Amino acid sequence: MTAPRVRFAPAPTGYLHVGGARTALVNWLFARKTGGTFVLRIEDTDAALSRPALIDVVLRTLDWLGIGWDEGPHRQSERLAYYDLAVNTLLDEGRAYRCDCARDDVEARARDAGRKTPGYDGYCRERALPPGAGAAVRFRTPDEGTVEFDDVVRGHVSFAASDLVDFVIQRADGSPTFLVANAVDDAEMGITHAIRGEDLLNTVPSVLLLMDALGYGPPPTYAHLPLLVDEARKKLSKRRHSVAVEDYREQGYLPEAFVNFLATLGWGPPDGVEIRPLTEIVDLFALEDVTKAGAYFDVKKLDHFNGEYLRALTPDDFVARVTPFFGDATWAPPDFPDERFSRMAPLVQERCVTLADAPALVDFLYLDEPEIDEAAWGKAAQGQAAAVLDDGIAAFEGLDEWRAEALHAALAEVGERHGLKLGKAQAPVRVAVTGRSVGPPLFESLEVLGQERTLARLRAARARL
RNA sequence: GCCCCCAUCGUCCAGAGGCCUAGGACGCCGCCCUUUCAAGGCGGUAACGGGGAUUCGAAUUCCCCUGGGGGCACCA
Repeated sequence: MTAPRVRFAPAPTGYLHVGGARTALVNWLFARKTGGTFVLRIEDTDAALSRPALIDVVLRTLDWLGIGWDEGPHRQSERLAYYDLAVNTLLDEGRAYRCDCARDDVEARARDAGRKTPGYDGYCRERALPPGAGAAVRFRTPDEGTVEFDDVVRGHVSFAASDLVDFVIQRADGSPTFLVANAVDDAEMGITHAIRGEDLLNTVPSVLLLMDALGYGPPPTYAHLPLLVDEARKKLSKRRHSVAVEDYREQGYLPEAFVNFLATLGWGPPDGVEIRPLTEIVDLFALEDVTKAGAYFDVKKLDHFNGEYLRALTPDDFVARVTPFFGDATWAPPDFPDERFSRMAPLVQERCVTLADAPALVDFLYLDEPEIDEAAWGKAAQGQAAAVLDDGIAAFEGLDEWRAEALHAALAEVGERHGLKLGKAQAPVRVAVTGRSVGPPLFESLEVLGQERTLARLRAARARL
């Protein structure tokens, strides 16, 4: 058997849809696993989609995900001659015909005829419209028979030819539609396996018919992946969710975590170990094992994956990768990541779900005054807060070594004096110094903040009581 | 409406006739650890949509129903 050739063929809509990323990943896995070639093809036969900026987004995002292609990107907008040739051939052979029906007319006829099925009725089949402007070209679909194929994940699929309408293969402006471009390219590019989303399943018969009419050899083997759905089991939509991979990057997800998570949708490793390097997934992956039912894109689970990957990073790597997420922080110093952050980084790393969580964990180190969360302060200021702050200030003033251990011991002693556990005793101190009730371990935070600033904040808080 | 596809815990995946008292993971709920929060440890909750058929035996095979999804553009 010759080496497989697969393709990822996105329409450049301005962002990479997570479902598209999943499709790309599966194609990539299959290619790597089988020693095949992964072709990238941009489906931009629609002029509105054929813009370099839109295409760049796709390329950059695939790159970010670590999904590299072996060939391409081919652009359908640059291959128009092939499609023209195919359309003309079909026209010459009577397999296609011109049609100038307006959409409204088609609909009106369907209504008048009382047909329940909307769609084109073959009105222009025998009109033999001459070449010229204003007419689209439609493919003459068979009136009877069935179109069947074996899908790697779906199994045997069968369509009645009578259910197929005469679809448009060339628009009135002369541009080809997806269906011809798809048939021609898959054939011309020697694609052996067409792996894509289930939403394209019922375009297969049209493409198969086209390939046959054009005299191409055996069609590719199809594999239709289950759709990614939301909590209501609907296809992920741009309106309601973050569907752009770019959004997840901005939200601080790591590409390796994201890709690993994507691989577990519609497929699972035989040993049940889900979090693992892509290289292992390549070894374990099999197209035949892909699930048929829609898969819910569960961000909670993605979070878990991301946390695991985040904590597994070396400290240096973590700092390097989290740094861009401080770009929007006006308080971040020019030399960021500075020494203060480096000292805090391991503690921050333990507590992040995404990289974007980091700034809020250390902002108090850089702000002149911490931003006090009123609700948190309200709680912390109750009870013996005044006494704890007074004694805490006194104890911290007397420290000759400003180190976490010493601070810990000092505040623990203050707490004991007032019958408070350390957890209780540290509450007012934490809010006073960091502005929040939760955050990295307190004494390490104070150590890095420094004696002077810590005391100033404690005094300010005491004054506020 | 028509066509196609799908159906195991809330969710993702195991399960390819007896190994299932249905397994793992995320979530959720407890408990432990603890300097808050996380992380970590331990335990728990929770599913084969319904009905027939085949079989000694069905989550696993077949049929029907129900439910869900996708598609029916001069988008892809």
